[in-house]
Amino acid sequence: MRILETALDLFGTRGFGAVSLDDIADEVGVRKQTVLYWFKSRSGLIDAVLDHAADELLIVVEAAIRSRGDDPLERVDAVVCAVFRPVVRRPALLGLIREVIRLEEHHINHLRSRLAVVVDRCVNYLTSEMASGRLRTCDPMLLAGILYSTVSGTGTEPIVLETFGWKANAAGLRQVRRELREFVRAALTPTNNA
Amino acid sequence: MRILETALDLFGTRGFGAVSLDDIADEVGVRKQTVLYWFKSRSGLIDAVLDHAADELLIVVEAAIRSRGDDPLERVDAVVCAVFRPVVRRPALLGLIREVIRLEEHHINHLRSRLAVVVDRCVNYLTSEMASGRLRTCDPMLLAGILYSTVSGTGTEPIVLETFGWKANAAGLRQVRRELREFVRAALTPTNNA
DNA sequence: ACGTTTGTCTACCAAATGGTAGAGACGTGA
DNA sequence: TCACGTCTCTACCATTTGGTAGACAAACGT
Repeated sequence: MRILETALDLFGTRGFGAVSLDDIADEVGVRKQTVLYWFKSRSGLIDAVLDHAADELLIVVEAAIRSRGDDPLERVDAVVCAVFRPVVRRPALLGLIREVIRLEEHHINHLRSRLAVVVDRCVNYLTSEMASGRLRTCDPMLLAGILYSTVSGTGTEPIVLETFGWKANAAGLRQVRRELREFVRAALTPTNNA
Repeated sequence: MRILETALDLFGTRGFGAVSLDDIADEVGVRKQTVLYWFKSRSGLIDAVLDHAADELLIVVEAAIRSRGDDPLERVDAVVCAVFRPVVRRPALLGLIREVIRLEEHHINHLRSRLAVVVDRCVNYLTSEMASGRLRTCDPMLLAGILYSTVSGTGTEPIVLETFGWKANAAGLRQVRRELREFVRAALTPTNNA
């Protein structure tokens, strides 16, 4: 559905508050009432968009979790790359999730429940790998949160990076992804004096 | 000026798009026209708020940069703590900077130029410490950006952390700050097999 | 006592917002 | 052919938005 895709892109890049139904309709090439025909209210559209975004993110992350070998650093690296990929291909996706804080509680809970499965799996995985000493030991729950914030923040704040002198082009993106991966890897490598 | 403080808090917590002049005026206990008397337009108010936020952030960061001893890990740690402090004391501050992407280019540049001094100093410092091998070697510019994204993201997305099972209270804040500091420290420690 | 400046107010306004009601075009099965 | 469901449209509406114009009162120097 083109309306859904367009809404996701606009909400994700400009923020929920800054996008009206008219904006979305114009972009699709249709009247606002057509939007309201398919999604019976703005709130309904937002829920649908969140669902759509969750679907897209889940697919990408699940695939990454399964891929690659046994080494946890490799695996985390794969997930980082997976979450970072939408930054290039679909910048709106992470931006959308980032904007969810601006919504009402029920929207937030809606998205949270959709993502709960992956989140649990990630935390459990980190826990077990820490127990076997293959990752730096710390609070796995908070680590997962910090990791997400790092990847998402790096990906959704090109303006911050530009302030630090970064260039927002294809080469720049590869470069920031490489640095990000090394950063995360360094942060997770066990401090084994063992 | 109470209008300025109130505007900073509201913009920072709800986002620019979601706060009207009426909202600010109501919160202050005054009419919208009084707001427009002091700041001749919405755009003018936003600029003033950005200036105010930059001032506040600069003071905190500059103080942290000067404090503590010679060890770069200690120093970076001090800056991390300094940037994280507003998360507790004035949640709106980092939230505001985060929201700047939603504004027009000239507002962005306005804030950027205000922060340029500290940014440069940080990047130069990281560069020199890497050269002397006391920090993990990487692109100092991108490292600074990633560091900021990590601290800011962790601090401004309590909702993400809550999704990961975190509790948003005083003890939780101390806990996340501790994890964040260890995370950053691990990420910066030189991989010296030297 | 009087003009001026300062700060807040009421009274508006045009534009944009989310949403309702219902008309008209289109295809499809009976 | 006709009734029906599907989809998009025009025509409105009440509310909210940023902003202008100007009245009103207090404070102040003269």
